[in-house]
Order: sequence, then C-alpha cells, then structure tokens
Amino acid sequence: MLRDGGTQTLHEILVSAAARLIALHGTVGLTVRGIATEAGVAQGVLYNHFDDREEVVALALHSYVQSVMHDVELPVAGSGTVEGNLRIYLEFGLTTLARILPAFGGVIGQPKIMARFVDHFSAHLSGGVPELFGNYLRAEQKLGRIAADVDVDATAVLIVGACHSEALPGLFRGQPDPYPIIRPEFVDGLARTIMNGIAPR
Amino acid sequence: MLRDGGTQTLHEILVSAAARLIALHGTVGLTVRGIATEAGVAQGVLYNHFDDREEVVALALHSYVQSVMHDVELPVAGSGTVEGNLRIYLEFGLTTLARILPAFGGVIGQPKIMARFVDHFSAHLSGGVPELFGNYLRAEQKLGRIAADVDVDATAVLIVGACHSEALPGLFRGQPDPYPIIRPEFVDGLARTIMNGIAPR
DNA sequence: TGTACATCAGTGAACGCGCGTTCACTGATGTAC
DNA sequence: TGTACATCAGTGAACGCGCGTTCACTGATGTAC
Repeated sequence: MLRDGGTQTLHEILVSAAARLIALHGTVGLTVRGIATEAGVAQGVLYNHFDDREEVVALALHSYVQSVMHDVELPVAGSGTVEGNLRIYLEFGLTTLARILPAFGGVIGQPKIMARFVDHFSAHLSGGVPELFGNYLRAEQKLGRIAADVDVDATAVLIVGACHSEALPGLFRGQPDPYPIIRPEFVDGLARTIMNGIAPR
Repeated sequence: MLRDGGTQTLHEILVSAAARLIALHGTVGLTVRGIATEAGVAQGVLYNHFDDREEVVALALHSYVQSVMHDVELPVAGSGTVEGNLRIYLEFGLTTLARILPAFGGVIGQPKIMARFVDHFSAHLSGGVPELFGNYLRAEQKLGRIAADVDVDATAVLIVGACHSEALPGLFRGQPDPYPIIRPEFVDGLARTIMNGIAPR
C-alpha cells in the first residue's frame, strides 16, 4: 500500500519511529522489526530506504540527540557570575548527558554506527556538549573572569567528566533518563570546587 | 577426558581463560564457545561448572579487575604534597579505568551480569576506584591539607569523572587499552585546576 | 468517462547466521572380587 | 595381579531463538487510448 497524502516520506517516518524508540528504551534491543512495528509498516520496507540497520540507527540517534539539545538557552560569557553560569552549564550537562549517553548503549563495540553518527553530526553545525563547555570557558577567560593561567581544556574535562560519571549508570542500564534528578547541593558543590579549588586558603 | 594432574580445577581454568580473553578484547563478542576454545575444552563443559554464561562472565570480570588493580602502591594522606599525590592518583585512575571500563562494554543492557559482578566484588574487601579517591581526600582534609570547607564528594566526582571521560572512547570500542597513553601535561593541568580552581586571583 | 495495462512502493514469509544451552554418549578412573 | 563393572567429568552434535536481510509477490496509482 502506498502512503496516504501525509507530508512525511517513509524515510522520515522510519527515522522518527526509531528515534521515538530510542527516547524510550535506548539503542539496546532496538531491532529492525521493532522500528517497522513502531512505524506501522512491514519490516522489509526498511531496506527500500536504507542500506542496512546501522544507517537507520545512526540517523535516529542523530535525530534524538538533536531533539534533546533543541533550543538550549545557555548563558553567554560575561553575563551573570561565572559560578552561577557554571551551575547552569552543569545542570544542563548533567541533564543532557543522562538523556543522551545511555541511548548509545546499543552501539558499543559497533564502530561503524559510531562513525556514521559522527559523520552526520559533524556535517551539521552543532558540536556536542564538550564543545559548548570549552567555548564558554575560553570566552570567559578572554574577559578575565577566569584566571589567565588556568588550563581551560583541563577544566572542561573536569566538568564534562563529572557529567559523564553521573550518566554512566544509565549507560550500563542502556536506558535514557528523560527526567534525571539533579540535586542542587550537588551542582553547587561541583561549581564551588571548580571555582575555588581545594587548597587550604 | 579427565583433567590431568594440574593443580587448577576446570572451574578456575574456565574463569581464567575468560579473564584472559577479556584482557585482550573485552566482553564484547565474548562467547561461550570462545571461552571453551581458549581453555582448550569442549563448549558443553561450561554448564557443568556454571549456571549460565552470565556467571562465568561476572567471575571473569571480577578476576580481571582484581588483576588490573593488583598491588597498587598509592600515596597515603600526609605524605609528599597534595598536588603531587593528586597527580599520582590521577595517573592511576586514568590508567586503571582505561583498562577496566572498556572491558564492561559487553554487559551493557544486561543488568544481571552487573548485579552478579557487584555481588562478587563487594563480597571481597576492595572497593573500586571511586572509593580510593574519596578515602584519600577525606584523610587529607582531616590533616588540614585540604581546605575544611571543601566538598570532598564533589571533588572525588570531578577527579573520577575526568578519568571516566578519558576511558569512554575505549568503552565504545569495547577494547581495554593495556597501555594507555597518559600525557603528563594533561595530568598536571587537571591537578593544578583541582588545587587552585579557576577564579581570578 | 471507461477499460487495460505498466509501474513500483510496500509486504511479510523465509533464509541464514550466531550463539546460548541441552543431552545422549564416551572413555578414563576407581572399586569389588 | 587381573577382570568386570559403575561412575561421572568431559564431549560435541544438535536444538531453538532472535534478528538482520532478502525476494517473490501484491495492489494502489498513473497513463494510454
């Protein structure tokens, strides 16, 4: 049966069905049959529009990541206080990575999907979460609101690392957490430690 | 054929064969047949000694992690300088997690193996890498070499997070890195940032 | 406006492979006499 | 010391399932006349 007059092509329907499943259950256990069922079409049709499973999964991951990161409002360098901005960035990073990282559970050990995903991703403008952090920190340093001798890359690794760490359990479950719990004291502790360090004063 | 007079039981032979494979290729693609072949026995024998694949894998992971963490010599609180010790801990964490994390690639989305692993692990004395960091930091704080108002848990998350972050690509490849490259300037940048923070002085 | 036909997106049964798991069988070892 | 038998760890062929992928077929749509 041909598609009715809907505006979406079957290609788009399949990708968004897969993205929907990823949002719910990640890529672990994401099957060709599952995608077809979710899209309400026969399983075979997938191969009329994609080379193989990997291609749909890579595209669906891209779509899912885009949807998670959609219209983020992050503070620009120079606004508010650095520590306050750090808290906002941390909250954003913790939330975003708890949603994104676990979705990649099913592509572990399958470098081809990863490579295709990176291709699609870098083809579009947006960098990932780590880039956002690095860019912000560099801008603040230029403004003199971060000490000139600070290793900005190291700082970015520490911040992103904290977010990764928190998202790891979700990655092992393979289940994205749509509404991760972010404890304000936790964010506060991280931001203060990054601002002031741990050396006795 | 019965085993010859060797001192190891088949149980041990199978676990150590699996651990050897994990050290080489992680748990991604680790099959029952592969383990039997590596051990030089018939595949069926595995089920004479274990309930199922998950049990061997959990035991082998435990054995592998033990072997990676074997006889670590980490500085005690109060010795040397805190920044120097931080560098040593970071180097240890970066090395260890690059070896350990990727080995877990094959158990993602299989909570049962994870649970069994945790059971075996907590049954023995040793805590994991995160515990080691936290304990050290708490001890230093008691000695006054870390500011009293520092959030030690947040600090531990930052340090461990940096190590996790660096090990993530390996996790996605599913390949433990036996000899990870640790750039001294990188470790230095992390240690200095944690010591001094980023606020302008 | 009707009718016959070609096209081709969509269908879903079937194939093939990998892999965990089972189970009837083998043959070395130990025991009884 | 030699023989018959029981035991049971180890064997490996075979089963069953899940899943990616294929392909002969269907039937709605568009075109020719």
